[in-house]
Amino acid sequence: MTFSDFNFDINLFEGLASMGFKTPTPIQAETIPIIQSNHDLIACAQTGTGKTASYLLPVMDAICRMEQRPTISALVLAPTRELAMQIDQQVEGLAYFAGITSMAIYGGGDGIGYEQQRKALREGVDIVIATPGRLIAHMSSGIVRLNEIKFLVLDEADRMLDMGFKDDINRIVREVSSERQTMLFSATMPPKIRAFAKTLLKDPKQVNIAISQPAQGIVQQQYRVGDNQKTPLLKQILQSGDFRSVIVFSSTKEKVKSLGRELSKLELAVQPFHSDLAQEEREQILLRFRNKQLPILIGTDVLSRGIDVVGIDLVVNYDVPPDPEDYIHRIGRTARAERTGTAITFVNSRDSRRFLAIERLMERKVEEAPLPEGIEAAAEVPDHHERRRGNQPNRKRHGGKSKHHQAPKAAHPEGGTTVAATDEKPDSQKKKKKRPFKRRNKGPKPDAPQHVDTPSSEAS
DNA sequence: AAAAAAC
Repeated sequence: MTFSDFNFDINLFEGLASMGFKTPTPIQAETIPIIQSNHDLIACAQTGTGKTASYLLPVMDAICRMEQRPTISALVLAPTRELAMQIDQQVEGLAYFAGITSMAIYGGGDGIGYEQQRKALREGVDIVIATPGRLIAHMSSGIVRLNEIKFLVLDEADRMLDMGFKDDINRIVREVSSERQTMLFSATMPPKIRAFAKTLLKDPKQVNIAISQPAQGIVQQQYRVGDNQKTPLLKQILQSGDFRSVIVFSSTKEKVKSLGRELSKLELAVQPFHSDLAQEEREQILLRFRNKQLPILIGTDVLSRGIDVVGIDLVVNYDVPPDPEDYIHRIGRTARAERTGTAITFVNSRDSRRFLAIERLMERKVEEAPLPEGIEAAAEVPDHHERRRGNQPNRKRHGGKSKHHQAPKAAHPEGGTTVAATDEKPDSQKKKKKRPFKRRNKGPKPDAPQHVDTPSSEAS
Protein backbone atom coordinates (compact mmCIF):
# COMPACT_ATOMS: atom_id res chain seq x y z
CA MET A 1 0.00 0.00 0.00
CA THR A 2 1.18 3.51 -0.77
CA PHE A 3 -0.15 6.97 -0.06
CA SER A 4 -1.31 7.26 -3.67
CA ASP A 5 -4.06 4.79 -2.82
CA PHE A 6 -5.75 7.58 -0.92
CA ASN A 7 -6.15 9.93 -3.88
CA PHE A 8 -4.91 12.92 -1.96
CA ASP A 9 -4.67 16.32 -3.54
CA ILE A 10 -1.52 16.58 -5.65
CA ASN A 11 -0.01 19.29 -3.46
CA LEU A 12 -0.32 17.07 -0.47
CA PHE A 13 1.78 14.43 -2.17
CA GLU A 14 4.53 16.94 -2.59
CA GLY A 15 4.38 17.66 1.12
CA LEU A 16 4.50 13.95 1.88
CA ALA A 17 7.52 13.51 -0.34
CA SER A 18 9.32 16.45 1.18
CA MET A 19 8.68 15.06 4.65
CA GLY A 20 10.07 11.70 3.58
CA PHE A 21 6.78 9.85 4.06
CA LYS A 22 6.57 6.85 1.77
CA THR A 23 4.38 4.12 3.10
CA PRO A 24 1.37 4.54 5.37
CA THR A 25 1.80 3.13 8.86
CA PRO A 26 -0.79 0.61 10.06
CA ILE A 27 -2.80 3.24 11.87
CA GLN A 28 -2.74 5.51 8.84
CA ALA A 29 -3.85 2.70 6.57
CA GLU A 30 -6.77 2.01 8.85
CA THR A 31 -7.74 5.50 9.87
CA ILE A 32 -7.44 7.57 6.71
CA PRO A 33 -10.21 5.79 4.77
CA ILE A 34 -12.53 6.10 7.76
CA ILE A 35 -11.99 9.84 8.01
CA GLN A 36 -12.26 10.21 4.24
CA SER A 37 -15.66 8.59 4.35
CA ASN A 38 -16.82 11.24 6.82
CA HIS A 39 -17.20 9.01 9.84
CA ASP A 40 -16.45 10.03 13.37
CA LEU A 41 -13.52 8.11 14.77
CA ILE A 42 -12.39 6.86 18.12
CA ALA A 43 -8.83 5.58 17.96
CA CYS A 44 -6.67 3.92 20.53
CA ALA A 45 -3.12 4.72 19.55
CA GLN A 46 0.08 6.27 20.75
CA THR A 47 2.25 8.88 19.14
CA GLY A 48 5.09 7.56 17.07
CA THR A 49 2.75 5.23 15.26
CA GLY A 50 2.05 7.92 12.71
CA LYS A 51 -1.03 8.97 14.60
CA THR A 52 -0.74 12.67 13.90
CA ALA A 53 -0.51 12.31 10.15
CA SER A 54 -3.34 9.80 10.24
CA TYR A 55 -5.76 12.61 10.99
CA LEU A 56 -3.87 15.54 9.50
CA LEU A 57 -3.65 14.06 6.02
CA PRO A 58 -7.34 13.41 5.39
CA VAL A 59 -8.27 16.68 7.07
CA MET A 60 -5.79 18.63 4.98
CA ASP A 61 -6.94 16.84 1.87
CA ALA A 62 -10.52 17.84 2.59
CA ILE A 63 -9.43 21.43 3.16
CA CYS A 64 -7.63 21.43 -0.19
CA ARG A 65 -10.88 20.48 -1.87
CA MET A 66 -13.03 23.11 -0.24
CA GLU A 67 -14.31 25.69 -2.66
CA GLN A 68 -14.48 28.25 0.03
CA ARG A 69 -12.70 27.90 3.30
CA PRO A 70 -14.30 28.99 6.54
CA THR A 71 -12.45 31.20 9.02
CA ILE A 72 -11.26 28.09 10.80
CA SER A 73 -11.69 24.67 9.18
CA ALA A 74 -10.19 22.34 11.72
CA LEU A 75 -9.45 22.44 15.42
CA VAL A 76 -7.03 20.10 17.15
CA LEU A 77 -6.94 20.07 20.95
CA ALA A 78 -3.85 18.75 22.74
CA PRO A 79 -2.80 18.54 26.39
CA THR A 80 0.63 20.15 26.40
CA ARG A 81 2.20 23.12 24.71
CA GLU A 82 5.01 21.07 23.30
CA LEU A 83 2.61 18.66 21.70
CA ALA A 84 0.58 21.47 20.18
CA MET A 85 3.75 22.95 18.80
CA GLN A 86 4.86 19.66 17.37
CA ILE A 87 1.55 19.02 15.63
CA ASP A 88 1.67 22.50 14.17
CA GLN A 89 5.14 21.81 12.80
CA GLN A 90 3.89 18.68 11.17
CA VAL A 91 1.09 20.62 9.52
CA GLU A 92 3.58 23.14 8.25
CA GLY A 93 5.73 20.43 6.73
CA LEU A 94 2.87 18.64 5.04
CA ALA A 95 1.11 21.82 3.97
CA TYR A 96 4.09 23.52 2.50
CA PHE A 97 2.91 23.09 -1.08
CA ALA A 98 -0.78 22.99 -0.37
CA GLY A 99 -1.14 26.51 0.95
CA ILE A 100 -2.88 25.43 4.11
CA THR A 101 -2.34 27.71 7.06
CA SER A 102 -2.08 26.71 10.69
CA MET A 103 -1.40 28.20 14.08
CA ALA A 104 -0.50 26.73 17.43
CA ILE A 105 -2.45 28.41 20.21
CA TYR A 106 -0.97 27.96 23.66
CA GLY A 107 -0.06 29.92 26.73
CA GLY A 108 3.14 30.94 28.39
CA GLY A 109 4.33 33.23 25.66
CA ASP A 110 5.46 36.76 26.01
CA GLY A 111 2.46 38.71 24.87
CA ILE A 112 3.64 39.00 21.29
CA GLY A 113 2.57 35.41 20.87
CA TYR A 114 -0.80 36.26 22.24
CA GLU A 115 -1.28 39.04 19.72
CA GLN A 116 -0.17 36.87 16.82
CA GLN A 117 -2.57 34.19 17.90
CA ARG A 118 -5.35 36.69 18.22
CA LYS A 119 -4.69 38.08 14.79
CA ALA A 120 -4.65 34.64 13.20
CA LEU A 121 -7.86 33.61 14.89
CA ARG A 122 -9.59 36.77 13.85
CA GLU A 123 -8.42 36.82 10.24
CA GLY A 124 -8.79 33.10 9.75
CA VAL A 125 -6.46 30.14 9.70
CA ASP A 126 -7.23 26.71 8.28
CA ILE A 127 -6.04 24.53 11.14
CA VAL A 128 -5.85 25.61 14.76
CA ILE A 129 -3.90 23.45 17.18
CA ALA A 130 -4.58 24.53 20.74
CA THR A 131 -4.18 23.75 24.38
CA PRO A 132 -7.62 24.25 25.94
CA GLY A 133 -6.83 27.00 28.41
CA ARG A 134 -5.44 29.49 25.97
CA LEU A 135 -8.12 28.86 23.40
CA ILE A 136 -10.75 29.63 26.01
CA ALA A 137 -8.90 32.80 26.90
CA HIS A 138 -9.21 33.87 23.27
CA MET A 139 -12.83 32.80 23.17
CA SER A 140 -13.54 34.99 26.17
CA SER A 141 -12.25 37.97 24.27
CA GLY A 142 -14.96 37.31 21.73
CA ILE A 143 -12.93 37.15 18.54
CA VAL A 144 -12.94 33.44 17.86
CA ARG A 145 -15.49 31.89 15.58
CA LEU A 146 -15.54 28.17 16.03
CA ASN A 147 -18.99 27.64 14.60
CA GLU A 148 -17.80 26.94 11.05
CA ILE A 149 -15.29 24.31 12.05
CA LYS A 150 -15.66 21.11 10.04
CA PHE A 151 -13.12 18.90 11.80
CA LEU A 152 -12.51 18.54 15.50
CA VAL A 153 -9.65 16.38 16.77
CA LEU A 154 -9.00 15.51 20.41
CA ASP A 155 -5.44 14.30 20.66
CA GLU A 156 -4.22 12.45 23.76
CA ALA A 157 -7.75 12.58 25.10
CA ASP A 158 -6.96 10.42 28.12
CA ARG A 159 -4.28 12.82 29.19
CA MET A 160 -6.52 15.81 28.73
CA LEU A 161 -9.11 14.29 31.02
CA ASP A 162 -6.41 13.41 33.56
CA MET A 163 -5.39 17.00 33.57
CA GLY A 164 -8.88 18.17 34.31
CA PHE A 165 -9.64 19.64 30.91
CA LYS A 166 -13.03 18.03 30.66
CA ASP A 167 -15.03 21.16 31.38
CA ASP A 168 -12.81 23.24 29.14
CA ILE A 169 -13.23 20.79 26.30
CA ASN A 170 -16.96 20.77 26.72
CA ARG A 171 -17.04 24.51 26.72
CA ILE A 172 -15.03 24.63 23.50
CA VAL A 173 -17.00 21.90 21.80
CA ARG A 174 -20.28 23.63 22.53
CA GLU A 175 -19.15 26.42 20.20
CA VAL A 176 -18.28 24.08 17.37
CA SER A 177 -20.95 23.26 14.84
CA SER A 178 -22.67 19.95 15.35
CA GLU A 179 -22.16 19.36 11.63
CA ARG A 180 -18.53 18.68 12.38
CA GLN A 181 -16.63 15.46 12.01
CA THR A 182 -15.00 14.48 15.29
CA MET A 183 -11.95 12.32 15.89
CA LEU A 184 -10.77 11.28 19.31
CA PHE A 185 -7.35 9.76 19.89
CA SER A 186 -6.34 8.23 23.16
CA ALA A 187 -3.49 6.04 24.23
CA THR A 188 -5.75 4.18 26.60
CA MET A 189 -9.47 3.57 26.50
CA PRO A 190 -10.83 3.22 30.04
CA PRO A 191 -14.61 3.49 30.53
CA LYS A 192 -14.27 7.13 31.49
CA ILE A 193 -12.87 8.05 28.10
CA ARG A 194 -15.37 5.89 26.32
CA ALA A 195 -18.23 7.58 28.12
CA PHE A 196 -16.79 11.00 27.36
CA ALA A 197 -16.34 10.08 23.72
CA LYS A 198 -19.95 9.03 23.54
CA THR A 199 -21.04 12.55 24.41
CA LEU A 200 -18.92 14.08 21.65
CA LEU A 201 -18.95 11.63 18.76
CA LYS A 202 -21.73 10.40 16.53
CA ASP A 203 -21.75 6.71 15.77
CA PRO A 204 -17.97 6.53 15.60
CA LYS A 205 -15.89 3.87 13.91
CA GLN A 206 -13.25 2.40 16.14
CA VAL A 207 -9.60 1.69 15.52
CA ASN A 208 -7.30 -0.07 17.91
CA ILE A 209 -3.56 -0.16 17.56
CA ALA A 210 -1.63 -1.80 20.39
CA ILE A 211 -3.29 -0.85 23.64
CA SER A 212 -0.63 -1.19 26.27
CA GLN A 213 2.20 -2.83 24.44
CA PRO A 214 5.38 -0.86 24.11
CA ALA A 215 7.13 -0.84 20.76
CA GLN A 216 8.99 -3.94 19.71
CA GLY A 217 12.38 -2.32 19.50
CA ILE A 218 12.63 -1.37 23.17
CA VAL A 219 14.86 -3.39 25.45
CA GLN A 220 13.54 -2.91 28.96
CA GLN A 221 15.60 -3.40 32.08
CA GLN A 222 15.15 -2.72 35.74
CA TYR A 223 17.71 -2.14 38.44
CA ARG A 224 16.74 -2.88 42.00
CA VAL A 225 18.32 -0.05 43.92
CA GLY A 226 18.30 1.76 47.20
CA ASP A 227 17.65 5.47 47.05
CA ASN A 228 21.30 6.28 47.63
CA GLN A 229 22.33 4.20 44.66
CA LYS A 230 20.17 5.88 42.09
CA THR A 231 22.33 8.88 41.37
CA PRO A 232 25.67 7.02 41.27
CA LEU A 233 24.13 4.43 38.96
CA LEU A 234 22.69 7.10 36.72
CA LYS A 235 26.03 8.83 36.52
CA GLN A 236 27.71 5.64 35.53
CA ILE A 237 25.19 4.89 32.83
CA LEU A 238 25.37 8.38 31.39
CA GLN A 239 29.15 8.42 31.52
CA SER A 240 29.48 5.05 29.85
CA GLY A 241 29.25 6.83 26.53
CA ASP A 242 26.96 4.15 25.14
CA PHE A 243 24.10 6.54 24.54
CA ARG A 244 23.99 9.73 22.60
CA SER A 245 20.44 10.91 23.13
CA VAL A 246 18.84 10.33 26.50
CA ILE A 247 15.80 11.33 28.51
CA VAL A 248 15.86 10.80 32.27
CA PHE A 249 12.41 10.98 33.83
CA SER A 250 11.72 11.87 37.41
CA SER A 251 8.33 12.30 38.98
CA THR A 252 8.56 15.71 40.54
CA LYS A 253 9.83 19.05 39.42
CA GLU A 254 11.98 19.40 42.51
CA LYS A 255 13.73 16.13 41.85
CA VAL A 256 14.28 17.05 38.25
CA LYS A 257 15.86 20.30 39.33
CA SER A 258 18.15 18.82 41.95
CA LEU A 259 19.17 15.98 39.67
CA GLY A 260 20.00 18.52 37.01
CA ARG A 261 22.25 20.39 39.41
CA GLU A 262 23.88 17.20 40.57
CA LEU A 263 24.66 15.91 37.10
CA SER A 264 25.83 19.18 35.68
CA LYS A 265 28.68 19.03 38.16
CA LEU A 266 30.02 16.21 36.06
CA GLU A 267 31.00 16.95 32.53
CA LEU A 268 27.64 15.91 31.32
CA ALA A 269 25.66 18.26 29.15
CA VAL A 270 22.36 17.77 30.89
CA GLN A 271 19.37 20.04 30.84
CA PRO A 272 16.41 19.92 33.17
CA PHE A 273 12.99 20.26 31.58
CA HIS A 274 9.79 21.05 33.46
CA SER A 275 6.92 23.45 33.50
CA ASP A 276 8.58 25.99 35.76
CA LEU A 277 10.85 27.01 32.92
CA ALA A 278 9.85 29.93 30.76
CA GLN A 279 8.03 28.78 27.67
CA GLU A 280 10.67 30.26 25.44
CA GLU A 281 13.30 28.27 27.25
CA ARG A 282 11.26 25.10 26.95
CA GLU A 283 11.11 25.60 23.24
CA GLN A 284 14.80 26.25 22.83
CA ILE A 285 15.76 23.25 24.91
CA LEU A 286 13.52 20.94 22.96
CA LEU A 287 14.84 22.26 19.69
CA ARG A 288 18.42 21.64 20.74
CA PHE A 289 17.51 18.20 21.95
CA ARG A 290 15.84 17.38 18.64
CA ASN A 291 18.87 18.59 16.75
CA LYS A 292 21.14 16.41 18.85
CA GLN A 293 22.99 19.46 20.10
CA LEU A 294 21.92 18.52 23.58
CA PRO A 295 22.39 14.88 24.56
CA ILE A 296 20.59 14.53 27.87
CA LEU A 297 17.27 15.84 29.11
CA ILE A 298 16.06 15.38 32.66
CA GLY A 299 12.35 15.90 32.67
CA THR A 300 9.01 15.53 34.35
CA ASP A 301 6.12 13.76 32.74
CA VAL A 302 5.45 16.85 30.68
CA LEU A 303 7.82 15.09 28.29
CA SER A 304 6.31 11.68 28.63
CA ARG A 305 3.54 11.90 26.11
CA GLY A 306 3.39 12.83 22.53
CA ILE A 307 6.87 14.22 22.17
CA ASP A 308 8.29 12.65 19.07
CA VAL A 309 12.04 12.92 18.74
CA VAL A 310 13.79 10.46 16.48
CA GLY A 311 16.98 8.87 17.68
CA ILE A 312 16.57 8.79 21.45
CA ASP A 313 18.51 5.68 22.43
CA LEU A 314 17.89 5.60 26.13
CA VAL A 315 15.11 6.41 28.53
CA VAL A 316 15.86 6.21 32.24
CA ASN A 317 13.09 6.19 34.79
CA TYR A 318 14.90 7.60 37.76
CA ASP A 319 11.82 6.67 39.68
CA VAL A 320 8.81 4.56 38.88
CA PRO A 321 6.02 6.74 37.52
CA PRO A 322 2.94 7.03 39.74
CA ASP A 323 0.61 6.06 36.94
CA PRO A 324 1.42 2.78 35.17
CA GLU A 325 0.38 4.22 31.86
CA ASP A 326 2.97 6.94 32.18
CA TYR A 327 5.56 4.20 32.06
CA ILE A 328 4.39 3.10 28.63
CA HIS A 329 4.47 6.67 27.46
CA ARG A 330 7.86 7.43 28.91
CA ILE A 331 9.62 4.46 27.39
CA GLY A 332 7.83 5.08 24.13
CA ARG A 333 10.09 8.10 23.65
CA THR A 334 12.76 5.69 22.52
CA ALA A 335 12.79 3.16 19.71
CA ARG A 336 10.71 5.40 17.52
CA ALA A 337 10.47 5.16 13.77
CA GLU A 338 11.50 1.50 13.75
CA ARG A 339 14.71 2.08 15.59
CA THR A 340 15.80 0.31 18.73
CA GLY A 341 16.33 1.70 22.17
CA THR A 342 16.84 0.90 25.80
CA ALA A 343 14.55 1.72 28.71
CA ILE A 344 15.97 1.44 32.20
CA THR A 345 13.98 1.81 35.39
CA PHE A 346 15.32 2.26 38.89
CA VAL A 347 13.12 0.40 41.31
CA ASN A 348 13.53 0.76 45.05
CA SER A 349 11.71 -1.31 47.63
CA ARG A 350 8.92 1.21 47.96
CA ASP A 351 8.37 1.20 44.21
CA SER A 352 8.21 -2.56 43.88
CA ARG A 353 4.48 -2.76 43.98
CA ARG A 354 4.00 0.02 41.52
CA PHE A 355 6.40 -1.62 39.17
CA LEU A 356 4.50 -4.87 39.44
CA ALA A 357 1.40 -2.99 38.37
CA ILE A 358 3.30 -1.81 35.31
CA GLU A 359 4.38 -5.32 34.45
CA ARG A 360 0.82 -6.45 34.82
CA LEU A 361 -0.38 -3.73 32.49
CA MET A 362 2.16 -4.73 29.88
CA GLU A 363 1.56 -8.39 30.51
CA ARG A 364 5.25 -9.04 30.60
CA LYS A 365 8.12 -9.09 33.03
CA VAL A 366 11.02 -6.70 32.79
CA GLU A 367 14.47 -8.20 32.96
CA GLU A 368 16.41 -7.40 36.09
CA ALA A 369 19.93 -6.18 35.45
CA PRO A 370 22.64 -6.68 38.06
CA LEU A 371 24.17 -3.53 39.42
CA PRO A 372 27.61 -2.70 38.06
CA GLU A 373 30.53 -3.12 40.42
CA GLY A 374 31.16 0.40 41.56
CA ILE A 375 27.55 0.68 42.62
CA GLU A 376 27.52 -2.57 44.53
CA ALA A 377 30.53 -1.48 46.53
CA ALA A 378 28.83 1.73 47.41
CA ALA A 379 25.92 -0.20 48.76
CA GLU A 380 28.02 -2.38 50.93
CA VAL A 381 29.73 0.43 52.76
CA PRO A 382 27.50 0.81 55.77
CA ASP A 383 26.90 4.47 56.24
CA HIS A 384 27.77 4.66 59.94
CA HIS A 385 31.47 4.22 59.16
CA GLU A 386 31.57 7.60 57.56
CA ARG A 387 28.85 9.20 59.45
CA ARG A 388 30.14 9.43 62.91
CA ARG A 389 33.10 11.63 62.23
CA GLY A 390 31.37 14.90 62.08
CA ASN A 391 28.17 15.34 60.20
CA GLN A 392 29.46 16.71 56.95
CA PRO A 393 27.05 15.95 54.17
CA ASN A 394 30.18 14.84 52.38
CA ARG A 395 29.55 15.55 48.77
CA LYS A 396 33.03 16.21 47.44
CA ARG A 397 33.92 12.83 46.18
CA HIS A 398 31.20 12.10 43.79
CA GLY A 399 31.68 10.58 40.44
CA GLY A 400 35.04 8.99 40.93
CA LYS A 401 33.65 5.54 40.71
CA SER A 402 33.44 4.92 37.06
CA LYS A 403 36.87 3.63 36.29
CA HIS A 404 35.37 0.77 34.38
CA HIS A 405 34.01 3.11 31.86
CA GLN A 406 35.45 5.36 29.30
CA ALA A 407 35.31 9.04 29.12
CA PRO A 408 31.82 10.28 28.47
CA LYS A 409 31.09 10.46 24.81
CA ALA A 410 27.79 12.13 25.23
CA ALA A 411 29.21 15.02 27.12
CA HIS A 412 30.00 17.86 24.85
CA PRO A 413 28.88 20.97 26.54
CA GLU A 414 27.38 22.54 23.47
CA GLY A 415 27.12 26.16 24.23
CA GLY A 416 25.74 26.95 27.62
CA THR A 417 24.20 23.90 29.12
CA THR A 418 23.79 25.52 32.41
CA VAL A 419 21.19 24.59 34.87
CA ALA A 420 18.64 27.28 35.34
CA ALA A 421 20.02 29.50 38.04
CA THR A 422 17.01 29.61 40.23
CA ASP A 423 17.19 29.84 43.94
CA GLU A 424 16.56 26.33 45.06
CA LYS A 425 16.55 24.93 48.51
CA PRO A 426 19.61 22.94 49.52
CA ASP A 427 19.65 19.39 48.32
CA SER A 428 17.17 17.21 50.02
CA GLN A 429 19.42 14.22 49.83
CA LYS A 430 19.20 13.07 53.37
CA LYS A 431 16.83 10.23 53.74
CA LYS A 432 15.55 9.40 57.12
CA LYS A 433 16.47 5.78 57.04
CA LYS A 434 18.40 3.72 54.63
CA ARG A 435 16.86 0.42 53.91
CA PRO A 436 19.29 -2.41 53.55
CA PHE A 437 19.68 -3.00 49.87
CA LYS A 438 17.77 -5.96 48.66
CA ARG A 439 19.33 -7.69 45.75
CA ARG A 440 18.30 -10.77 44.01
CA ASN A 441 21.30 -11.35 41.91
CA LYS A 442 21.33 -14.06 39.38
CA GLY A 443 24.84 -13.98 38.14
CA PRO A 444 27.80 -11.75 37.96
CA LYS A 445 27.59 -9.55 34.95
CA PRO A 446 29.19 -6.37 36.11
CA ASP A 447 28.62 -4.23 33.14
CA ALA A 448 26.79 -1.20 32.09
CA PRO A 449 23.42 -1.81 30.53
CA GLN A 450 23.78 -3.36 27.19
CA HIS A 451 22.88 -1.27 24.29
CA VAL A 452 21.14 -3.30 21.71
CA ASP A 453 22.10 -2.37 18.27
CA THR A 454 20.43 -4.87 16.05
CA PRO A 455 18.33 -3.00 13.59
CA SER A 456 14.81 -4.20 13.50
CA SER A 457 13.69 -5.86 10.34
CA GLU A 458 12.92 -3.25 7.78
CA ALA A 459 9.30 -3.09 7.06
CA SER A 460 8.37 -1.55 3.81
C1' DA B 1 3.12 9.43 45.85
C1' DA B 2 2.83 13.91 40.38
C1' DA B 3 2.46 16.73 36.44
C1' DA B 4 0.19 19.70 33.36
C1' DA B 5 -2.70 23.90 31.80
C1' DA B 6 -5.08 30.87 31.05
C1' DC B 7 -4.58 35.66 32.45
